Amino acid sequence: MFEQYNKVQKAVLETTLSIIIRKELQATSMALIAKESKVSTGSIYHYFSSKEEIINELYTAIVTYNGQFVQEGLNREGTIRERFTWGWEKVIEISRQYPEGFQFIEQYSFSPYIYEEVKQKAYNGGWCAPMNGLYAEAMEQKLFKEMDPKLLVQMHYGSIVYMMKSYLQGNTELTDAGIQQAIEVCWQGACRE
Amino acid sequence: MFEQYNKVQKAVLETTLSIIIRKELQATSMALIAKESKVSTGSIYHYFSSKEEIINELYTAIVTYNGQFVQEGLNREGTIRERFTWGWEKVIEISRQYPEGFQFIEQYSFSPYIYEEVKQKAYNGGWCAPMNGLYAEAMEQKLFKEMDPKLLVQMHYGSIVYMMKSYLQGNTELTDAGIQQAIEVCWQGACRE
DNA sequence: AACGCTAGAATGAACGTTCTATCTAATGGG
DNA sequence: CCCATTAGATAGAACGTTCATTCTAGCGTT
Repeated sequence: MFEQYNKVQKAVLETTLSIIIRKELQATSMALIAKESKVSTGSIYHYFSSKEEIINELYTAIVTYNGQFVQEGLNREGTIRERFTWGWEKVIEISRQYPEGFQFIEQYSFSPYIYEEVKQKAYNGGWCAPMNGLYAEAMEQKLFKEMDPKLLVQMHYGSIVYMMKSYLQGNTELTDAGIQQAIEVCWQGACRE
Repeated sequence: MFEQYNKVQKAVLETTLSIIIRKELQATSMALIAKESKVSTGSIYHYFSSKEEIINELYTAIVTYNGQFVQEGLNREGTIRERFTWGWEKVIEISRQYPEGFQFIEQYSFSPYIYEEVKQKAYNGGWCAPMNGLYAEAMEQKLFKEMDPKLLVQMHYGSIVYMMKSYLQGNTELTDAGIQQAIEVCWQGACRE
C-alpha cells in the first residue's frame, strides 16, 4: 500500500492508520505514533512537516492505491455489464483486503481535516471518473435509466459501502454469492426495465 | 430536536453539533463550546459530567428524534410499496431538514468515541428494526429477492446516504422527481424481476 | 571531518476538568 | 411585608496534564 515511501515513512503511515481506526483522530497523538511505530518524534518530523501532513499523505496514498486497483477492473475489454461487475468487484475486494484504508477514507472523506485540494486531487486520480464514464455510456445506449450518472454511481457506491460496513461490523456475512447478488441488485435497479 | 432538554443543555448540544460539523471533533474544545454557546464551563459541567457525555448525549438525541420521524412513515396503513416509499421519503426529508444531525450520525456511527451501549440503544430506538420488518414481509410475499433483509436495508440506506452527501456537497441537485427516481431505483433493484 | 539521520528531553500552548466566589430565586419565620 | 437562609446555577480563574513541535546532542557512514 505504501511502496512509494521509505521504511520510516511507511512505518509511520501504517501505524497512524492503525491508531486512527482503533482510537479516533483526536486520540492519535504524535507521542503514540512514535511509540507504536518505533520511530522517534525527531525522525517523524524529519520526514513529515506536521501531523496534518501525515494524515493528508495517508489519505492521498490510500485513494491513489485503491483507485489504480479498481481501474484495473474498469479498463478491461468487455461489455458494459461485465465492466460494471468487474469494477464493483474490485471495490469490494480492496475494501475487504484493506479494511482499515476503506474505513479511513469512508470516515474522513467529508472531514475538514483533509485539505480540499487533497480531496480534489484524490477524486481525479481515483476511480470515480472512469465509473461515471461507464454509466454515461450505459445511459446513451438506453440501458440505464436516464439520470445523472454521477448520482447513480454515488448511490451504488453507498450500497457497497454499507454492505461492507455491515460485514466489517460482523452483522452480515460476505460470500461470493452474496457479492454477486449485491452487484445484481445495483444493476437491476439501474436498468430501464 | 432537543425539546426534552432545558435551555442551557439545548444551547450546549446545538453549539457542539455545529462546531463538530464545521471543525471536527478534535478541534471541538470545551472552551470553544463555552464561548459559542455563551454558557460558562462551570455551567456546562453542572449539566454534563464530561465532554464524552455531551457527544454521546448528542448522538442519542439525534438518533431518537430521527427514528421517531421515520417511523411515522413506516407505521402508516398501506401497501408494502407505499410504506417503502414513505419510509425512505422520511429518511430523505429529515436529512435535508437537519443536515448537521445527518452528517454527525453518518460520521460518528462507526467511531470508537461513541459508546457501544449508546449505539445499541440508538439502533433499537431507531427505524432500522421496523424497516427490516417491512423488507422481511416483502420477501415472504416473494416480492423482493430472497436475501438477508438487514443487508438490503443497509444497502438502500447507503444509497440514500450517498445521494444526500452528493447533494449536501453541491455535486447534484435534489428535486422531488429525483427523490422519487432514487426510491424507484432502490425498489426495482430489490424486486424479483 | 562531514553529513544525514535519530533519540528523547525541553518548550510553550492548549486541553479537559475542578475550584472558588458570586449571583439568583425561592422559602419561611417574625 | 421583610429580611435571613438556603440551594442551585453561573462565571471564569486555576490546575495539572498532555499535546504538537522544536531543540540539542550524539550516532553511524562515507
